Amino acid sequence: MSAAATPAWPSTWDDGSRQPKRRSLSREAIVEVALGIVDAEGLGALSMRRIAQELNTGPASLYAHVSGKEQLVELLLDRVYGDMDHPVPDPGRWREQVTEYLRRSRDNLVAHRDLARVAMAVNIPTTPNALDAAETMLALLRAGGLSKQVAAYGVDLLALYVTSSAYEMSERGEAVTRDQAQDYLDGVRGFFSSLPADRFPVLTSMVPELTRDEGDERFDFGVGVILAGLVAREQA
Amino acid sequence: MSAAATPAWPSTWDDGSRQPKRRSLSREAIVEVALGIVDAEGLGALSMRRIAQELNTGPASLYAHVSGKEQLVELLLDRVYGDMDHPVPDPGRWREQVTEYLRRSRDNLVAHRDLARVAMAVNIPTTPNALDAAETMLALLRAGGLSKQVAAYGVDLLALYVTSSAYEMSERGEAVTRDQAQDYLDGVRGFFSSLPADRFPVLTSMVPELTRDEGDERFDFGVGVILAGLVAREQA
DNA sequence: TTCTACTGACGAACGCTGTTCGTGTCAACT
DNA sequence: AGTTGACACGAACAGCGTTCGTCAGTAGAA
Repeated sequence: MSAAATPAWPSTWDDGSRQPKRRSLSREAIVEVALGIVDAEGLGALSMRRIAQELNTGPASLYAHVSGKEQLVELLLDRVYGDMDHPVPDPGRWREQVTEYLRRSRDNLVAHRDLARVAMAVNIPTTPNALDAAETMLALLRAGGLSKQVAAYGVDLLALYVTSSAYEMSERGEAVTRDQAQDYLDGVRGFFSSLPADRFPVLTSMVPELTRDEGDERFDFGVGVILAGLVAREQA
Repeated sequence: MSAAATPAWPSTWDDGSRQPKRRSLSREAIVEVALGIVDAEGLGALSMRRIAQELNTGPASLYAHVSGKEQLVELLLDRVYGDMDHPVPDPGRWREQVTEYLRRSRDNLVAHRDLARVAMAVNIPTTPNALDAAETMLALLRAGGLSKQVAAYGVDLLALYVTSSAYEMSERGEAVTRDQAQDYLDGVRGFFSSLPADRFPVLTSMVPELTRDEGDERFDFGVGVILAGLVAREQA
């Protein structure tokens, strides 16, 4: 009376294959389903009940594979870091390599909605793929001739910059269309312009510069500033 | 039959004075109570129910003065920004002024536990006291001779740096004693040292530098890097 | 002064959250 | 063949932000 011997209608076949009933859950499956939810609806929609529902079970079942939601989102973040690949340092091109690697890191985060928010809550990397990223960045900075101490401080600054840039982008990105994102910036511009010039003389004189955001110009500028600052600090 | 005419025992007197019963709530009172909770137990302990309880009422009563928890924490943050005072720009000392102002900003945030976390979720300042801070920073950077565009990008970088530094400090600071904070760093140091040197050659060779955190040295270094980078970018 | 309109206080409830307990059941090892 | 241990899971707990409907007290109009 095996399901293979009696190929009944699809739904029964489905039930038989999807539910060997025992040992069907796994940490990997949970993380994958969770990532799917985040990709589709964002971190706000991620709940233990929702994940369990998507796996046709109850929330309690998840706790055999994951210690809690906190660990789960950490696993999620590391899973995403795992999609990065890592350049071999080329001392002659280290600035370009750093800039490109950071841009890819940011894009990799933004590709999963507001997942960057959990990255902002984690300061020191301890998960495997995050450690790989740190190793890569440190190797690149060292290849650029920075001292150990400057590279150590620098990698923190750069990681922070990438994470928050990604978070900022994801918040803007929740606006469905590109027009809505533009509307948001227009709104900010309008608000700044409406401020009393006598109380905010400097700010109101800089509205175009403050609300400017053209592609990667702003991001690349930030990376350039930090790198230039690190090099300058190196000689001091 | 007024309470003043019949000064009964303290508890009754208390009831009479604390509860003119009508118009007793106010937005300011709510924010102040909320800030007290955050100061005493952190953001995690802040809930509408808890605030209401502290005001001897129910959670529904708060919604007449505040649109929701989101607005409440915004008000909280702005209330804290309001404790800052603002220097008059002195072109000859602009670097020192910026560094000192940022250090004070960080300390002001850290003084209220993990309140910095809500600051990290807000990218563009729109509340009154946050606008004052932005105006101050922009004036200082402009006094330093930075162009409008560089100052505009720079103020974002610096604000981000302050906020995340404060958040990082507050997370460490949840360790009750100074010894526990040191223990945390020792733990990270031990973890990094235990990593396989063949997979993380650069990282494991930099453990002391990565886990170094002596007073304001690290913070000041970051500010110095960004300022030096801004100046360097200015000439480019 | 009397009536009316309105604002704010608030008890109760809704639907949601993360997590734990106890029980049951299957798989594998002795 | 029997025992042990891991895992699935229904039910429940305590808490959350928020909304609804009601009621009291004040303020303005007649």
